[in-house]
Amino acid sequence: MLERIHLRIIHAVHQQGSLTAAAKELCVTQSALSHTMRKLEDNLGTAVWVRDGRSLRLTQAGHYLLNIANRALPLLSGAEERLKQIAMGERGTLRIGMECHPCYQWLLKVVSPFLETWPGVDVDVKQKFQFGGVGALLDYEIDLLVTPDPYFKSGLVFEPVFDYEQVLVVPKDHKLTAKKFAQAEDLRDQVLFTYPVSKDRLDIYTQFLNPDQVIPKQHKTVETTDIMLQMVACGRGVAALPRWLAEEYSTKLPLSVVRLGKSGIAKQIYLGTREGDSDIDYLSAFIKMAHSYKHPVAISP
Amino acid sequence: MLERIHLRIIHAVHQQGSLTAAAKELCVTQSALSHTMRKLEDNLGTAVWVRDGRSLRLTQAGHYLLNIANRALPLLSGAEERLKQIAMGERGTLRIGMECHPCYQWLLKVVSPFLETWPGVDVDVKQKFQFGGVGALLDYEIDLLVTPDPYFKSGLVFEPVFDYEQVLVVPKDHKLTAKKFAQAEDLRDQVLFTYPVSKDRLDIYTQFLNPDQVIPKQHKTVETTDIMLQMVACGRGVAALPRWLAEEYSTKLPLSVVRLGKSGIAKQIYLGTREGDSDIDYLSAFIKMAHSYKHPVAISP
DNA sequence: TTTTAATTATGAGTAAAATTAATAGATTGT
DNA sequence: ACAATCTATTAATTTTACTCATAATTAAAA
Repeated sequence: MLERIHLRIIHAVHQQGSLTAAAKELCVTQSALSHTMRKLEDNLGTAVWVRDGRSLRLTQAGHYLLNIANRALPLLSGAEERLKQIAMGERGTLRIGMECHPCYQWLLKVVSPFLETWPGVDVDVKQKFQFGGVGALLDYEIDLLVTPDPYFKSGLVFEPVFDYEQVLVVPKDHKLTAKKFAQAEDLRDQVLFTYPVSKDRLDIYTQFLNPDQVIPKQHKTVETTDIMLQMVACGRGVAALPRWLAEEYSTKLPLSVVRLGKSGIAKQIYLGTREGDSDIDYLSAFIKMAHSYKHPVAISP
Repeated sequence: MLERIHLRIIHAVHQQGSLTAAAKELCVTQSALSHTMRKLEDNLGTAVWVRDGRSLRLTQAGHYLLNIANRALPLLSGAEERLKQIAMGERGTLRIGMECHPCYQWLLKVVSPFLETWPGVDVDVKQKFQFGGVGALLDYEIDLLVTPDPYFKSGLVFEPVFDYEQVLVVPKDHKLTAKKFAQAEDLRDQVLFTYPVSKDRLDIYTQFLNPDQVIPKQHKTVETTDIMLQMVACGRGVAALPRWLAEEYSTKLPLSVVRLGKSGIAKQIYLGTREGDSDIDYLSAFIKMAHSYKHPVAISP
């Protein structure tokens, strides 16, 4: 088996130019090194060094291994370095899972000051989960879940970070802008844009269209918010998004916002964590910072 | 120390989902695995797995290590695979060193049929050497040296592959085309293009200009043959190159060729190898193929 | 609940492997 | 030719890893 020590030997002997010097660098006796080198060559079935008098040089196989060493050794020592930091609590990765497409914009606003405050902590955002966000949290694939659907389960903690209203976004000159609020019927002749997720996870269906058994003229999915709103702005259809997000975009694009139903659709965003992680300082810090980035206005009267 | 076995364990336990299953995969007892895992965590100072009942899941540190494992393990097993092939003589890399800039074009013609004939052998071409081509050969950095300057030394073998004439390349309508051959004086008012190497390795200087103590109007260096001859073709200067190379280009560009001195400059290209490598089959095969790609015409009368 | 099957953890003994010390052999430069 | 320096080898020692036997824990079945 090709072990780490073998790569270190190949590297050290090449760099130092001699077995004796390499032995010093590796903190073993010259004898030990000689033994190990011989055994390595025996196991590989190939010469790794050419013994020309008292100088050692790499063979072709040796050069190949040196190349492997130069790639693998930094990987390993880097890992050790980092693990040491993790062990001392100096460093970690905050792995955030997102189950709320439009929240991405909000998340970015929280992440950037967080990275400044916690220089030793990396942030990683994931959006796809084989067994859902809660599964990812339980399986230690992520450390924090951003979701509109808290799923209370022992071992997990959910807390709301902000309330918002889900509204209909339409072009500025759209006929619905005349109404105080939209009704399900109003979408029967409209093209609806949503993110590409199943319908039972879209509030526009579960809380608005389905109760009145209305199906829009057409349903198209778009990956990104930018493109979606570009499409809406130029009259290709309508979309359902958080009010704060729609209002942010309406300064750049000719968009209007219409309430969904007489009393509006109220939503909350929750942050979920594992119970056992409550002692991770940077995790609690992130949640605290997230609270301070609440978007104003839940449902205004 | 983070060893290969640790990465294999992390990988296996994650994939199999249990310690016992992983032990089977790694061909050790469950006990051995348990001991090793514990020792690893002790050494790292961090938990790698979360023991939740009888299921093991990776911690954050564990996930990080899994990532390292996924990068490092293929590197190592790939290396072993290849070393095995090298040991059985099924595979190798022919590392060719070039000390003859224009020969690159010739080399390409030899390499391509070689790669077809020897599918298990890779070819690598290097052009820069800290201690010259001969040093690189002796240091096992390369296995074959292509050079116009054989440097006979014990342990090395040089053999000529082809003769050629070094000629002056000028624009098609150049005044020198009228002459049977160029004299050093003729270059006094010319711009000379060469590859960027020291003057004592340029035949145009050592064998042509220096004897008559002539310095051209200007001396510019160019990396590639293509650009150099483009420059010559549009009247920016002249260059000294092998006749076969110049004639190849003169079908595409408006170029002419003029002999250097009354009797021309005769050159040979040699292939150098280490004496001890004479038993490497693909190396001798390459040299044999190289002979069959001789360029015609040394110095024609 | 008790039982059963399966999984992980632990302790002690054993086998294997790596390391060392001592020394011989080889090479280089003065 | 000699001293200095390097590598190789042998035998003894230490260290390490592994296994066996068994305990402890967990999850599901009776």
